[in-house]
Amino acid sequence: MKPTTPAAEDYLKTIYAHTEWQPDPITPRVLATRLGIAPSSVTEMVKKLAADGFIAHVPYGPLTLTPAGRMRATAVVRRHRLIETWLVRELGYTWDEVHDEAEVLEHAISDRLLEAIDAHLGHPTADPHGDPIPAADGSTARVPAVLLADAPPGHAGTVLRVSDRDPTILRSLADAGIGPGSRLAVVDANTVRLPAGELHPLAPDAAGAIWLTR
Amino acid sequence: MKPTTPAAEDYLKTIYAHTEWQPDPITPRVLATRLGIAPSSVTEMVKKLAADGFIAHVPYGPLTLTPAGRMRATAVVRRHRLIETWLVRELGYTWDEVHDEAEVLEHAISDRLLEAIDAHLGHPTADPHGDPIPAADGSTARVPAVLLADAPPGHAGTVLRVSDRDPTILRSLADAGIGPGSRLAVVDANTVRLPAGELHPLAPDAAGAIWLTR
DNA sequence: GCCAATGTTTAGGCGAACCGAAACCCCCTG
DNA sequence: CAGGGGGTTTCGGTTCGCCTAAACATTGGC
Ligand SMILES: [Fe+2]
Ligand SMILES: [Fe+2]
Ligand SMILES: [Fe+2]
Ligand SMILES: [Fe+2]
Repeated sequence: MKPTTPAAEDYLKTIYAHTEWQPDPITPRVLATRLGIAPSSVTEMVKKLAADGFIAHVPYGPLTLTPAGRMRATAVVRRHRLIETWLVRELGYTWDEVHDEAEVLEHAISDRLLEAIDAHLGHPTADPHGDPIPAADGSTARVPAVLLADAPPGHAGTVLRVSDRDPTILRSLADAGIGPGSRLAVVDANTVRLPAGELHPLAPDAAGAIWLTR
Repeated sequence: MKPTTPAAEDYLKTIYAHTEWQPDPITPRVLATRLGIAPSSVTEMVKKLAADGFIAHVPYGPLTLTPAGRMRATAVVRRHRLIETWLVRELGYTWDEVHDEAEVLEHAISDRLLEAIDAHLGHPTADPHGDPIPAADGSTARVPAVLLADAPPGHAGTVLRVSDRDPTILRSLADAGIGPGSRLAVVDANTVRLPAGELHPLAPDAAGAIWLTR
């Protein structure tokens, strides 16, 4: 369908990301905050994206992706996560350093290069933060997960995913050896128990960035 | 000094490229043609680049880079050529496929990623077309060369560099096994003799794209 | 059931990068 | 040395993506 600009792709990606782990649609206000821009700018772009058939929007209502919009969004997410994986596996980046670089490159690489990277990496299914990498057809493996902050004390599980929004949290977790695949048990909202039995205090907000198996 | 936009970087790069192998400064008209834009657009950007101290320009005169401008230009060229080298060496691209991809990525990668790629490749000094890769300080190895079209019949030399502007020429040369390092002798403007002794007809314009040792 | 807070949209504007048309300058030709 | 033609610049205009300020719609508290 219609081509998309880097700015439009970031809108679609952010709308998609909001429903990736929680199903309620995003509002213009939240979208503006996430993108770091003024609400009026969102209104404007939303008008274009709706006219191009990528989102559905009734005035003063929430924003939902059309099938075409979801396809575009997952394509951008696929690029972002493959690039992050490539930076960590091939070029010595740590998982707290890759997000900003991927944010730019996701709009710059060709389909040809994307598929070359994918093949080079052996078609990975998750990025360094545990986020699933959508397939080229837009399909995404989805695993039931619970946010650590929402898990009851005593809940034990495996780390599925850590949000890459705050590099500080990523660094503190890496220092503790915690990452996707780590086993841990919830003690309270700010403390977890590691497999060795030791208690580990979490950085502020870290509980809101870690997803565990149910 | 001042930051540069992708568009400005392409102006600087193109001004630099014009003098890389021939020393006469470029004119606005030629620059507009090379960039595929209208002359009036060049006037406008030239004003900004001159105000920012990257080029020297007297009205109705040619365009020359200041030291700061040359530094920026070589930095972009370095990115471009390292990316081309990486695409060929690591990701299975052929030398006729890399230019357009590099044209975009040269404006998108961070310094961090640039240096990681450089290290990953072992600090190469030439790209797949034989173009020298400027060092991080802007210095460039320069080898005396002669354009095949300008070489007298009978001149024998090694291919130093092939312009990547026309992918068709690159493909036809690759089919004939000709690339940087190949030995050949000039028969006439459209024919060369290969080491095995056989005559090889050149594609139209290929003689204007191949540089030989003196 | 009214009204103010909150969220959304409209209106007007800005900088970047481009365009075509028209004015202008330079210099070569006759 | 007077034109005239080709290159250059100026001028007004466009699109994109953002902004602020002000108008406006929705909704929930009283
Ligand atoms: Fe990321
Ligand atoms: Fe992005
Ligand atoms: Fe190139
Ligand atoms: Fe470029």
